[in-house]
Amino acid sequence: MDNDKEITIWDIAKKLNISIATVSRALKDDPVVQKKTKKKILETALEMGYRSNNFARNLRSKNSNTIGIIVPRLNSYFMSSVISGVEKIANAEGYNLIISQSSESVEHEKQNALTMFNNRVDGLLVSLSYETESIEHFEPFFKKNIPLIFFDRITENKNAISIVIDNLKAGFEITEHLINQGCKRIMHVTASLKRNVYQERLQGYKKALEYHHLPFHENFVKIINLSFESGEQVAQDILKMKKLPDAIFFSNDNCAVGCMSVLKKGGINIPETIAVAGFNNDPLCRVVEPNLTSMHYSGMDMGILSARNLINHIKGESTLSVTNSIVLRSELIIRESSLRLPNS
Amino acid sequence: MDNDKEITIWDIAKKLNISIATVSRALKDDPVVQKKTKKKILETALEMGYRSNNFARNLRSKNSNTIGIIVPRLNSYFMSSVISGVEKIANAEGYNLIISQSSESVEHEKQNALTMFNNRVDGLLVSLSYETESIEHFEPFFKKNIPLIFFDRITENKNAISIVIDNLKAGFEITEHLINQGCKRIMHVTASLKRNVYQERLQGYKKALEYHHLPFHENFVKIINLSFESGEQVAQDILKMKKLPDAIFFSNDNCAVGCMSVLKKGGINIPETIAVAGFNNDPLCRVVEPNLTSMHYSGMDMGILSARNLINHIKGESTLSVTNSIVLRSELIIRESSLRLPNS
DNA sequence: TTGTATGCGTTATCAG
DNA sequence: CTGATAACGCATACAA
Repeated sequence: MDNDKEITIWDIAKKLNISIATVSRALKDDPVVQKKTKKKILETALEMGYRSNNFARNLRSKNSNTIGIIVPRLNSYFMSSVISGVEKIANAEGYNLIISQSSESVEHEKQNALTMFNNRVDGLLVSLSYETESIEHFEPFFKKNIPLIFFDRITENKNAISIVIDNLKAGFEITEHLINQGCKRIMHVTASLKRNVYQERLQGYKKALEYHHLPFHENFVKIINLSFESGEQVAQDILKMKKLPDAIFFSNDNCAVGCMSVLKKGGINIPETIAVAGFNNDPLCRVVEPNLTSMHYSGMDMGILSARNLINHIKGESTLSVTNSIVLRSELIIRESSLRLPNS
Repeated sequence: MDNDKEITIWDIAKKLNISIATVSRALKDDPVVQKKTKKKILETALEMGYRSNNFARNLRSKNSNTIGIIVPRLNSYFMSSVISGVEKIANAEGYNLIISQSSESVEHEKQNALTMFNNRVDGLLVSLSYETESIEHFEPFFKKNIPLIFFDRITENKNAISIVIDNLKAGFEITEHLINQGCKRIMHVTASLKRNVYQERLQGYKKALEYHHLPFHENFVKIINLSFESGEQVAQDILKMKKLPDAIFFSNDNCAVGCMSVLKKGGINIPETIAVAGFNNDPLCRVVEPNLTSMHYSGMDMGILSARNLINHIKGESTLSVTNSIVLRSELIIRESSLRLPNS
């Protein structure tokens, strides 16, 4: 079965009585080779079932035609969308894609980065884990000038481009919206402040409170892992409070939904007693009752943009050595979970 | 910056005044080389910042240490779980993972398969698209004896292992459950019958009807793409029917949820007027109201099992040349959406 | 426009 | 136990 040897440019050269150089050139559509011979070569290549050997090619050309992406988790609608976007562009540009997840652990992230490096990806896309503080595990990429783009969960770095939304503004908008609905005791439930996205949303939250002359209470900010289950836990805690908050701004939808379900079971009316807002505009928002107010931004767009930029960099076609960060649009989607005033 | 040349076994051999052969052996922990020299080699390798060149290695050894996975879509909880499982095993075993999605299109699937083939994956995991009929685009893998495993959405093939659940039984169970709840006019909403999973669930549905002496109506089976939106559309259609069904069995949760939302807006009581059941036990089931009855099976387990089997095959360690298919456990999770009788 | 010759970094097969 | 050397398949500098 397996004795049909892999056929190489040698075989097709021999068959056609020409040199491997010509074959090699024809195969990569080098305009220098005659049309007639090129055609013949392509035909026999097909006919003999030739397939190029990427290893040999890469060994020679020293690039892998592969880009890598490291994400915290795959299992969110947002991340799936990002991946879809990246995949679309990568495919169109003839790049392979290697995906790995850090599962929110630095150790995994380090391991993943190393693997990517050893596999000699031509470029790397990264969204950081909760835990990550230092990014020295990406140092090898900087040293070798391998393009690296951080998206969504980024870190400030002069060597890498960042692709983000304006989280501060987003946090501000959500909080202000809740304030406009008459809420005065607004909790904020978010994740590790090591990550820009959570840090900045918190800043936005604070800014909005300040702007509207509302007091900031340290204990109104909860740092959790934003899972559905942790949302349920938050609800349990809230139900025990002597004086309830009148609104909660979550940094992700999944967690908000977990919380809502327990609150509802606990007899809390949403939004009348407690208004709720999430983040990411997961499809879940339209399923939970009441429908969840959330901040929308397109994972697909972020993926497309990240990939396109990365590839431009790889090809050296980019003028973006000056660019340092790209900010995507985000949009507040108001739904029933936060609507206390009918006409707003 | 980039002028720190990649260092090779030559460099470290030169530095230590030994041959590259010894270095190569030491690096792969060949017991034949002396402990002392091995230690020295490992040390200087580390110190000089050596990293092995996979291209050269693969070129020589003719295997890529990479496994591929082609899935219809990434954006479901189930698929994310599968990928997580696969990734876990692949990582542990030192394999790289290349992921691509067919987006339910044969053309994409063909393209993906070709890419995987050209990248010389050591093995391939596939869950087929809606459209796929022939699997001749996987022929190259069979010809070359590259291990190929179909999971979940499979096709009968003597060359490949299949990893599935018993969809017929599952379909039967769900339908019977609905019947036991007193439902007599049960619709079934599913996707392309080219796919085993949908074909067999339909068979299970029919069997259950037959077993319980209920008539089967052709027009009670809807073939759609199972998206949220198509679920909404189904609901529209149902609301227009002169005589409503009293239950609907969906082949996926997302679609069921889309349908439920429209039905509820249309004033239908669930489960009193129409009972609903889904499939996959997506986290969504616990969010929608009423909570959705569904068939649970573990994507994570399926991923782990698939990857483990594939790798066993790659390594030739498997006794599974006799095995042809592996069936995973599935379990009916009954929730309010289908519960008409309190005590059941 | 085409051919020759060489190197890319490893591993494996021989001899020592 | 170690060393020399031949592949692996391709791309390219240089020559023709």
